[in-house]
Amino acid sequence: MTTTQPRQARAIERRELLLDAAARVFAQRGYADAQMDEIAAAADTSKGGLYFHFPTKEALIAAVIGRAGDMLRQRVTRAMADAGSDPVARAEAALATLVETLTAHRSLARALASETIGGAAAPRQRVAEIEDEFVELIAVELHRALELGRLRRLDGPLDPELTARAWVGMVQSTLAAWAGGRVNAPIDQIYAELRRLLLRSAGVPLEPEPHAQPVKE
Amino acid sequence: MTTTQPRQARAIERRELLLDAAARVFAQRGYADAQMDEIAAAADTSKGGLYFHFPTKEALIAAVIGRAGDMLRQRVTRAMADAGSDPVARAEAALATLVETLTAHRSLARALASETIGGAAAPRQRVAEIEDEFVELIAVELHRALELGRLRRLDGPLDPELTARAWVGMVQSTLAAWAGGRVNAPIDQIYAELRRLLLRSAGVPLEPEPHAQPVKE
DNA sequence: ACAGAAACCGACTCACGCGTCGGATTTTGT
DNA sequence: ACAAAATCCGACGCGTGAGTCGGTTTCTGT
Repeated sequence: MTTTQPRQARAIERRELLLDAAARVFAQRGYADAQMDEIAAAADTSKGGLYFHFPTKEALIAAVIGRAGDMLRQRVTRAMADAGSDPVARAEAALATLVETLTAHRSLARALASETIGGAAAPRQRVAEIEDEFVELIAVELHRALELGRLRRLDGPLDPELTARAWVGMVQSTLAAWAGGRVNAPIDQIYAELRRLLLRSAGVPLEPEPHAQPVKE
Repeated sequence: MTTTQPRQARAIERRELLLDAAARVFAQRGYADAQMDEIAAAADTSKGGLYFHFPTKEALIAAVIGRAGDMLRQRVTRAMADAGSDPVARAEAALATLVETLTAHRSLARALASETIGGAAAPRQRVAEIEDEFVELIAVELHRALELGRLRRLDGPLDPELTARAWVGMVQSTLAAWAGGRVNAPIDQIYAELRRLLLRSAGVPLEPEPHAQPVKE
């Protein structure tokens, strides 16, 4: 999905290293401010070497974002599958995996913390697409939960689409703040609080403790 | 707060016009991509004219963000004051005003939809500060609500700080998606849904309809 | 060991866009 | 009406950083 893949194993490996370095630099300098020279240096190589693997800065950005999205998607969908068929459990698994993965790789969190002005149009849109993907993922579960009557519907209708979007925004933006060092609470507490907020907001009768374990790798 | 203010009324007016144009352009091109020439053109003036009022692009960005923050702060704090002393009502007023104001001026919404990589460090941080301000505003109300026992505490402790942050992120990110045309629902519905989610997530026993009116101007 | 290919290097080019500046134009005061 | 100040204009200068390219090193197969 990301782009073309050179067949040589070494090349792929190298490419991955370059992406790692790029992600790090992008995360702390922003797509616009980061310079190709800088990224090359961060990967212990030269601009020429970098350009051998990526034809353009834009392509590099796209690759970084794309890989981040791929990784998240892969983990989250797996966790959801492992969680069985109960929609609430699946949604919880998705949340746990998201938190787990994003906190494990801060640069990932920041790469996807876009959703903004500030950056060029292209990366913005790419990130938005990924976000929409997750919104849809959650919306589906919400839908099923509604049908199965797993949610106490206290009042109004609860639009699954909107709710899912709000959830994703909530998680993403809280984690972004955390990644930016603007939240002092430890990640476990953040996770617990988010979980509570999400479940409660959807009217899930809540049980004592999360039984969906974050995915270990 | 924004910077120095030329004493001539005309100059202030002009400055305001320039800020409007800049906000528009920034909103749709991003801080990095927008060029000074473009902004000047959008304001029916020239680069020289623009630079007469703002010494630098960075200063212009800061001014745009600053003004957006000032405006929001002013409206929200007023609405909260008007809402009386009940913390839940105050929080609702804050939400309603936020939604109202941001939807009325999309460029505002996008100017503050930063919170991201993609842009340079400076604007990113400035926006983060404004966001933190609002988080604090809400956190205070949550605190009081807790003390007053206005919240059914269903389970865990409910950290006001984290909850406030999650709320703000939720609202901001949903509205950003709306402003970007990625949500089809009408704004009224979005508002209603957000309100429900927020109240429910905090364990507020909910009454039929919002009584906090969005501030009209 | 040797050729050919793949991967890498870094000095250089060049477009782009911020900021300048001398001068035009408009406003304000008398 | 006249001058001085304020405001505006847009061609230019100049640094910056993306992308190029000829040359060098490292790999691969025989």
